[in-house]
Amino acid sequence: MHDSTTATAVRVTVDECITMPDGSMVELRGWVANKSDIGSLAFILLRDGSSYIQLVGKKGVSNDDVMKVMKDVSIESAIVVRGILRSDARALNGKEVLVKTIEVIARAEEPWPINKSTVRSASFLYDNRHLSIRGMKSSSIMKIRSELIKAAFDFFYDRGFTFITAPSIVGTAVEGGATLFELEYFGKKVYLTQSAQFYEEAAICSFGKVFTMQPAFRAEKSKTPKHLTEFIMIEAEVAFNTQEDNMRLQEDLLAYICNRIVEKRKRELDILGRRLNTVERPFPRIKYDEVRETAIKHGIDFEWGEDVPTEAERLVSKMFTQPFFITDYPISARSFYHMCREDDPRITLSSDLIAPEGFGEIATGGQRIHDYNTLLERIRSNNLPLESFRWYLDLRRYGMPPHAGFGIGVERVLRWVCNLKHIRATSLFPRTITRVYP
RNA sequence: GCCGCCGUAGCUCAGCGUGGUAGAGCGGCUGGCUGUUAACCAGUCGGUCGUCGGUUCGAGUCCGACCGGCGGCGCCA
Repeated sequence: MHDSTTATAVRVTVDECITMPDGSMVELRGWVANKSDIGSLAFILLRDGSSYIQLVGKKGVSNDDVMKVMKDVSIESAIVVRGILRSDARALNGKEVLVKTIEVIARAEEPWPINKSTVRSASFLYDNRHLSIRGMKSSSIMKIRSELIKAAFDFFYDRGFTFITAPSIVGTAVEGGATLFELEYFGKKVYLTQSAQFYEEAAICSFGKVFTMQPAFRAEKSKTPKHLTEFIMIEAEVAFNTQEDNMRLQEDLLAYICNRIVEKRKRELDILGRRLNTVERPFPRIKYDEVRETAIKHGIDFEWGEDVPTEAERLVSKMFTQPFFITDYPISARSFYHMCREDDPRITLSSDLIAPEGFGEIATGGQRIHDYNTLLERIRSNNLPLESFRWYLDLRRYGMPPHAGFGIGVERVLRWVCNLKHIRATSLFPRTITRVYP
């Protein structure tokens, strides 16, 4: 199907196309996101990954072959079209392309399984995630995710951090043993990593400042809207940093990420109906004791020393419109490697970073024990297998300075940024306690 | 690991209390329409009621076990 007038067509993306002047002859490649034909009119909504644009065919204006193909083409078929760009108030975003030639490159079978009825079923959409990710909403979330990840890399590289990767296959747990995925490794039992932290602690004596961004695995049987069994964690560790430095680094990172998304991904946020504001620093800080007092005032009671229950965390989270820190956690609510305050050995130098509006915890950080004997004592009093932590302890024998770090969950941040009910929407192919397909 | 709820058409659900051979809306398909956007109009197809067993003349409906899913808690990023 060739037409001499289309010979000069310039191949562009929809994004580029939209900025061109009316009358431009363009070639677009993409998929039929939607179509409707009304008697002698044929409409196709074209998606090419950059954006959407309406294609139009008119009997008497477009030739008969073009009209036939436009009416027959199935939803989600891959096509190449050439046509004339023009403004029309009736089209999406006020622009459309009058089709001159159309070629079906890969015809999709009919019917396309996702329609306005099946879209009401979350489990259907996740069972068909390999198809449903083509949708406007899920692709917007993924574009924001991509921006978030780039912003994080830019942030750390600009500040002289070295990017490292840690093994996903590990011999021992970082924290408790119950939350590990076990697998067989040449006749030995090994585990999928929960955190890169210990490896980062080794690396700081080589690089000073390091960060990672890689999958972490948790076998927690957590059926909640904020848990995935596999997720991406950004972790940073810095030699000579105090907990104060550590919190400043976290708020700088999160503010940088949020402000970048607000600036660059307005369109995607609009599609999601999310009004996200830029983030101000410093973030508010409240102490564990204050959280507990507030919770008790609202009838949520818990013992001093227990971790903050979800209900209390949500209550406090809803009181803020900006991310904030909870600090000064009791040692009983924290892992063995946390350093304690000099003036109060019951309190750790650690924090949780909490997203507002009820979303809750997105990061945890703290200053680590750098003294050999203190760490040894802590491993023993927690009844942990000394042999497993030999190398971790060994680091403290060879010039380990005070240091601090944190881990921030990419999907947790994204869930808040996009205002999503469930964290599974933040992952292209989410892994939850009940889902490993597709 | 604990508590609660739900499995009936492709999807969302009604029917179950008082047992008597299955319903709606949406979607799909076919046709119509010169401005569609969650189109509209007409027609049409569509179900071993999660599985197995029990009670009964008869079970979608009552009982039991199992399987699957959802919501919440604990734990966490």
